[in-house]
Amino acid sequence: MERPFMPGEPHPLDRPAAGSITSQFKRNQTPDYLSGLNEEQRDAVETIDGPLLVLAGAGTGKTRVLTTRIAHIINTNRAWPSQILSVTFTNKAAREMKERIEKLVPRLDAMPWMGTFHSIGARILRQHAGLVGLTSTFTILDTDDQIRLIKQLLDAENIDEKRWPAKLFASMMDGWKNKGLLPKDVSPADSGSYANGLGGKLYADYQARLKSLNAADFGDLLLECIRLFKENPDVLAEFHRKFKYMLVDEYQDSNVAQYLWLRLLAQGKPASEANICVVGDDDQSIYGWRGAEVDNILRFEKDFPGAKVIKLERNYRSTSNILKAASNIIAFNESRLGKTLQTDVGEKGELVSVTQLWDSEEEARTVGEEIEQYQLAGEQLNSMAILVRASFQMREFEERFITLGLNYRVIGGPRFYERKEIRDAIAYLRLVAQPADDLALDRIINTPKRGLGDSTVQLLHSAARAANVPLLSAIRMLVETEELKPKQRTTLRGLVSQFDDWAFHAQTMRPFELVERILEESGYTDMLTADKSVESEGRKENLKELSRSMEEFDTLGGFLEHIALVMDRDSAEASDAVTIMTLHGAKGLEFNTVFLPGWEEGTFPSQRSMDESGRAGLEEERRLAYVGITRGRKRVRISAAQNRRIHGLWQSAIPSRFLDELPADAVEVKDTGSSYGGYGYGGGGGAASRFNKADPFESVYETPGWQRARAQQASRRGGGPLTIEGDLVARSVDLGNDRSAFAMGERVFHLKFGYGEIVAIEGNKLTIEFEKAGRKKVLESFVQKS
DNA sequence: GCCTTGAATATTTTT
DNA sequence: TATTCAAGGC
Repeated sequence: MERPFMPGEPHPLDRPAAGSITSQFKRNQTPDYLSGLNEEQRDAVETIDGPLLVLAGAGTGKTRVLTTRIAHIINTNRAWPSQILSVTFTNKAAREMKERIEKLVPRLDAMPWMGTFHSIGARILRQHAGLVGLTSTFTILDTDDQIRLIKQLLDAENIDEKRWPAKLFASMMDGWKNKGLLPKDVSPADSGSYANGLGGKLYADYQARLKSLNAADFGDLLLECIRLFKENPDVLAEFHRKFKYMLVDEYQDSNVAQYLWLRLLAQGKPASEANICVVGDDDQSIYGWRGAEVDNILRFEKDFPGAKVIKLERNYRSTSNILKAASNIIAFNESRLGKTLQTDVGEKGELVSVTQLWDSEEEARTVGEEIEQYQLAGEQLNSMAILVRASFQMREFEERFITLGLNYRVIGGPRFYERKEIRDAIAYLRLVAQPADDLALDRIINTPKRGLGDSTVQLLHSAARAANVPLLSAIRMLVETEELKPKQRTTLRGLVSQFDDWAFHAQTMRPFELVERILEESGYTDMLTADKSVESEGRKENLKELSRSMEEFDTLGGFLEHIALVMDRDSAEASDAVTIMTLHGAKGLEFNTVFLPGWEEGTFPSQRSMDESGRAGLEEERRLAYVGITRGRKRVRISAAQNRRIHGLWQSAIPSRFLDELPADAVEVKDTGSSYGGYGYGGGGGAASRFNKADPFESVYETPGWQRARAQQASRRGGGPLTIEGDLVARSVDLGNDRSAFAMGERVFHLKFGYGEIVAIEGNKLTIEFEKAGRKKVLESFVQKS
């Protein structure tokens, strides 16, 4: 502890964060921030050197351990703040961490590298963009852009989108990227499972296209980073020198790519000495369907031999009945490291209630009534939440609460930045910031309507493709020729000059002023004014909200980075309201009272999850149940409906198998006269099901999906060495001075105007005397020798 | 080039 | 049931 600080090779920008805390240590006192921790927590904070795995159950103070640990490293002068890398999965977690550290570290003069995997990946990539075929201003594409891009590729390959949906390919590719696979690493089997074997080729094409758009998708932020590290050992070494301590939150949710990324960064030292600390809970791994590998946390000790393992099992959140219910359910899972939560709350508290109801409407009604009762008894609506498995379940609660006049808040609906008008506005901004962003141009080229329809846009695209330049450059060239109809030519010329104008002003204007100007001058606002539909007013409001939210940004690039990576809707309103959200969305939160409706076979556990991933899927659903229950501090109310309307049709449902996995002595089964009789809940909770007549345990385990999942597990992680692909290198975009491949007097063919003879050549533009169409100026790339 | 209609389709979604 | 989409009509 008293070991002198060894500066190693400090980053030139770093200055020591000397402070009074250091002197506290010299006097051998325990600083305040350590004294409130329990034994295990303190151990986790003070075990600074070497690999450390912290298994932190729900509600055991994991964030506190992480932040205190960072503060401790800084306060004891083990490293400068900027030599610490701390990775989280959500921006929210990152923000929270920053705030706490600011409180714990006096005179903090620099921030550690804290952020999500993706934002840190982006930061690294922007620094070294040239090495992966991008420029530092590259655009980050979202899912919507990805789909549109894929559709273009499918179109080019003449693949029937009906038969091979773009979305399917997007998720396949996402899966590959999550596994750290470059196009050349994709197995023939995987490649073959899309569009008759074109999968791999499409992936390669897609990546090449991203480079020409100077863009990266979410997966690339990690994948390209990995490639960067592997291909440039000097760059990697620089980060090895830089990051002395690494911390990872929610490690159970990391995927293979993230794992590889971390492992590369940790390679500066022998594995047994790596200063890497991962914190997680295998029982809360609920993102397997997004590529998360629980395996990462299960094998940490193998990856980092000699790793210290600390379990945090003291729960400070829930009553013992709630913990008992949660522990009992999760114990039915087989693949887990095994922890048992002990309550520190010290009360048994209320029993977990289970209610069966006739249908989902009655369920919503009952929940509403209970909420009102609790409210009358003095509970805040803010302290209550309804956690559903799937968002379609939310509607009935919303409807009911509206009629009751009960204040509620839905978390996780369509996000602000995903609204059409917002995306349109952002597309304009993106294009200003990055003129090669064809996807953005595609989006707004005819929004508002400018009379540029499919055929014109097609023409522009083929010109761009032929000349191998971005769309906007192609337009610049085409407006100088006569291939476009005069009307379109004028329109496009105007549009191009508008963009030039905006780009000029972008250098001096604040982003929020710029967006207002663009919306005005582009006619977007007028379009909304002219639109008499109900939504248009709301859209205008949203755009105002957008410009308001931009006020805090000084640069356009900064704003665009923010919306690409930090797509969260913070607006946690001050008003008192019940929260309605999905179980996934609730991870990391807590409420006094938690309602868990819809515990029916098929809904929860979700049928699809079990069909697709078999036993692993079922176990993940069970972890979801565990997460749900452990959100409750004082009260957990589970319910199941016997009939539920799915896609408009009433379907009868049998109670969830998870109900049978609850411990009888922590649960009270409520009878609501209206549920039909016949379900004996034979008090003692023996082997016989209290809720189901039929044995629910069969069937799931044999699905083919399960075997597929297993096979994938086995074949994972097969990445060979990474190399630059020739076609990934950015191409030169400034054309125009190339010598023409054509000669005066040459006879040529043009798709639209037919045959003709060249009468003049200037740069890449040709003037041709056509046999039928007369004299026209056209682009060289549209002409073939005949 | 724009608008209407009919068919298709429907989890979870940190980034 | 509600929403989203692509093809065909104007």
